[in-house]
Amino acid sequence: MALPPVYVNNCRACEVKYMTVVRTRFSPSPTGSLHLGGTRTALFNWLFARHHQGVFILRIEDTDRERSEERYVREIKESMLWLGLDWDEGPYFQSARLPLYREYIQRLLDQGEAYYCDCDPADLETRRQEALARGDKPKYDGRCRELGLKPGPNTAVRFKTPLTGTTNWHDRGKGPIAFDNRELDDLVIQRADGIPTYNFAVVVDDITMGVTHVIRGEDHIPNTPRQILIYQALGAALPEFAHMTVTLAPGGGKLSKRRGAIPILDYRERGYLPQALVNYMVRLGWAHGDQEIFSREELIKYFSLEHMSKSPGVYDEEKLLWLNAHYIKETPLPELAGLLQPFLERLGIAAKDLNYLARVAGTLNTRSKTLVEMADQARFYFQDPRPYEEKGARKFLTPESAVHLEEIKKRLEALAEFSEAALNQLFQDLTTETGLKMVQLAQPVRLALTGKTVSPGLFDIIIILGKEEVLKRLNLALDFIYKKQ
RNA sequence: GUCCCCAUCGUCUAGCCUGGUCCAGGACACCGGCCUUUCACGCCGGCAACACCGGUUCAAAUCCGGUUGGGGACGCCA
Repeated sequence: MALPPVYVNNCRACEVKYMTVVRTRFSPSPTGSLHLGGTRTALFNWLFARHHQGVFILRIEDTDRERSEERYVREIKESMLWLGLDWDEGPYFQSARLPLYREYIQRLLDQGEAYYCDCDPADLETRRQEALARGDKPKYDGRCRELGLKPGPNTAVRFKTPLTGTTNWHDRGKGPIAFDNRELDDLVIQRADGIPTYNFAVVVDDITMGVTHVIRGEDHIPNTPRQILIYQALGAALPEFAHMTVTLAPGGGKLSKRRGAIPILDYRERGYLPQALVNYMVRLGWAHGDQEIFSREELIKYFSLEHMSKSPGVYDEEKLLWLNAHYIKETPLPELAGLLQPFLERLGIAAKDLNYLARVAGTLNTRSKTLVEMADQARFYFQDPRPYEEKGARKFLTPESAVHLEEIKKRLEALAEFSEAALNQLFQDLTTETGLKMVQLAQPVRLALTGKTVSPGLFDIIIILGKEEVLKRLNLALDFIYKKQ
């Protein structure tokens, strides 16, 4: 497929000029949820395309009929959209392109660059295990290579890998990489059931979809020489390859479902903001000087393959949490209220008044690392603060403090307007009159209003709760104290 | 085992290509302090790294080789 020869030169920061419009793709297989690792690949492809004002394609690699499921396709799309990774083309489905692959397979067969193989998969597996046990590289021995087999019910198609020479490319992420062709073997490109395998389908897709830059995890490096050989056999021009580092689990090893990886949508459930996740993922294996916080626009503006790191990074939840806390603080209160609402609902709290919720959020946004935390901390604004935190109640809800609580109640009752200044005056007066420290006055009230020893600023709470509710809660606390005796 | 990739604070990283300005900078975490009605936030300060060995050079975190370590891949999975 010929691409329109558009000269894209809108990128002053870039050394490289692209002769065609940049086209990248993200090609997950719908055999499971989208995790952080795969999403990071999507993000880098998306950023690269956006940076060059190119095209970002979503392609679903569903040639594994056994394990591919529709619900995962939906989850992948939802995850990407949540993060703002929108695609310009697709989703394309490999399962819908079978005739195309067959055509290309036939071409290789006709050219003598592929052949039929009727080896029994079980035998192959045995031989593989034996080779591994022997300490050899488990390669297909090519026993069907020159047999001239015809298509049959149990015949797969293998690619005829050159026996000599080297295959090399200049990786945009890693630099020059070379493989001795003798390390490779004749890989199956079409299964006995007629479905092409991954290594073949990607190549055909990337060729026909005009993909110019293949950006993917470094776990694909060993596949690359095989794919390059197929490009060459098909007489197609090579795309640029850029292999990015994988993400490691804190204990070591690749981050995976078994080792700490959770579905992207679970981050949403756990109260993470998409901006935080995007910011976190991009800084794992990429940097722009010392900058830690990036807006979406900055990311698009600064992103480049040149600044990808070469060594794998370890997933660090603490840093993600820090970023999340940062973005929570940055989010305008009315918007934050909207985000918080569903999390309160989950706690059985129907906070319908968004104005009120915004004021609540304003007292919690510097104290919460996630929306889940924030919702939990917001409970007392909507619910009876009792039962009181036991230790705090023992220390602060005492007969001695009851005297002061009564006095505070009386004065608050008489106070016309609840304002920061008025409340401050009220408490100041009391400290001078009683000789008590502010903390001795404040903690009992805090307990009475929130049930806890830790909370947002006391005056903020009093103002938000309002006179009626505050007096009610003070009475409840006093009852509690009196009943205790 | 074989092949491939990689190697700066506990972690993410800047610097490395274009050796000297680096007794290595930023961030998270951690530890102190300030602020303060609690807890946070914020601010200030601290701890902490060029894996090792050789070579090239007047000079190496930066270039080369090796060792060690980590990671990845070896499917009719993707």
